[in-house]
Amino acid sequence: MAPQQPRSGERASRPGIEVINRAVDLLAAFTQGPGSVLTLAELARRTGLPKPTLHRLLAALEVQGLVDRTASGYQLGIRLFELGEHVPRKHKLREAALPFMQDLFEASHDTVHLAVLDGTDVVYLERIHGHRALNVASRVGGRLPAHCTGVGKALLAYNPEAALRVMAMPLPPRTAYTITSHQVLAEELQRIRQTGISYDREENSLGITCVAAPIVVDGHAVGAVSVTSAPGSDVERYASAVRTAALGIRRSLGRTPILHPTPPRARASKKEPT
Amino acid sequence: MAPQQPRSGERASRPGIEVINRAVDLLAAFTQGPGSVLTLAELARRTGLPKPTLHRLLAALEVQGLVDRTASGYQLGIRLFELGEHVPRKHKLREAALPFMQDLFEASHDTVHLAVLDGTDVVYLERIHGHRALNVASRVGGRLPAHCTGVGKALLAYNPEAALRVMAMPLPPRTAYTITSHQVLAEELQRIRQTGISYDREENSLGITCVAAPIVVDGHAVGAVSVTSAPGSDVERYASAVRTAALGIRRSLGRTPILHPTPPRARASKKEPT
DNA sequence: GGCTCGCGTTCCGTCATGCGGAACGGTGTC
DNA sequence: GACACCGTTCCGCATGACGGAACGCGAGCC
Repeated sequence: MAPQQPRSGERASRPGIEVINRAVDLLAAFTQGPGSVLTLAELARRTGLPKPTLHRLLAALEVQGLVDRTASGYQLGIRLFELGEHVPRKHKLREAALPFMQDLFEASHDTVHLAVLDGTDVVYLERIHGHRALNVASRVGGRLPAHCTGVGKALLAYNPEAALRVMAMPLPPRTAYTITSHQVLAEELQRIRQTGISYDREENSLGITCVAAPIVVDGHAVGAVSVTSAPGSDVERYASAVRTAALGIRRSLGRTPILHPTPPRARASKKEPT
Repeated sequence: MAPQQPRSGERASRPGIEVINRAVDLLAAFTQGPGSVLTLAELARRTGLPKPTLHRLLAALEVQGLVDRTASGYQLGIRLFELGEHVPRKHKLREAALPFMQDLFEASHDTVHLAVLDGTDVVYLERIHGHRALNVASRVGGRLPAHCTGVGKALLAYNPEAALRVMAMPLPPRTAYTITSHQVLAEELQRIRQTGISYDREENSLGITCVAAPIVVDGHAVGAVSVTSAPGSDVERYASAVRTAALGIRRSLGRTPILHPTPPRARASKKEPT
């Protein structure tokens, strides 16, 4: 009787090795939606995979420590964390940035962020805070659209390619203050290039403002730092401290190369213009 | 002519799905040995897999963002980091611990660690430090034998099962001060249980001493914090601060359940005694 | 120039291996 | 007792991963 409709429409021919795609989908399922301990049935619902298949996959992942079994279900395993910490774009940047982030924290006692760009999103690499932390939307390893965050705009200002991609897509509002016009965003990026400072005035989340500065290497932002605070307190106060921190991080990176993924096109021809 | 010898001897029947085992081996290869950008040929050497196979695997992993291609080779991708940050044992504990770790840092301006136990090893979840950081062997996402670190001994003291496993294995020395006798280690653990404090006096690395305290929930350590400093300065100074921080973290965890992987044996019968 | 070495890449015939519907045992619920 | 939902096992099928062989390329060497 089964209409047999492929759950997500594209059963046929996804690029890559199907087992691996499924395994990663499975791991990603833990990050979507609430709860961190999931039953096999719940995973079946989230991924659309048949239960025997999931059972087999989970057993294989458990052997490798990427998934743990607990009395009440499965959860992501510590081995996955270990691997994730060896990602060079995270590790090198964080190592260089942390001391400066600590300085910012001691000066402000507010939440301090470190982020990089991935596509048109911002991915948070680090986030330090004290006991009284504002209820920020970000989390380490989390992702937010670049156009509505302080770090995101700082990164876009020094990543023309990514900026173009953002300019080519709609800018969904997240609050009443989110920049939704490409024109306005372009002007904003221009202003950031002039001052070296980027602000987020409740553009992503009400009650949250940020000062951010890009970490610029060879005219290209490899990351950005920010200090977050409540709208009342004037964030401008930390502007120069954040900018100085970004410069310090830049210097501390020294000649550590932070390679960015090669865009698919530019690969065959090895002409690095820079 | 090919002798066809299976590279690592156990070609036949490794548990789990072979593609997945290989893929994880491949990812793990990036964490073994120096360098973070590896060529296909280098990966072939490290994993013992044939080049076409690797090529296919890498392409699949790249589609998922677990691996990036750069002009000079492959590196682990930011997506892997994202997944790793959703590991609950890391995330929940870190979130609760960070403010207290900041307190410790501000008080000492030394390196502050947060770690959990995995088997007979310690895995570092977090490590904060300032500009002048001692040259510590640890790194976030890194692994060290439990018996020769401050956090490790603190964790063992409140994990009888893991302690037993350590007692059943040889204790390789890492410095002249490493505890290599089971008898001595048992006494040390006993002392830790009495005082709630664990010391590492250059047992893992010369020039490095630590004070550590376990984060104990229901008589079971779910993690440990430590402050590291140079042998000259008396570490005892921070003993009570570290202990207090551990208690604070414990309280802050509240009723957040931190589930530990179910030991293989205890799974079928669902009798959780606690 | 030509030669060689090591690199990444493509092809393609083979067959191991992942697949998943069906069926089963256990537990909690109405 | 019937039902619903869970996790688990079985097993025949064919798909999709496998890897030896061969190729194009650039760097280094003579």
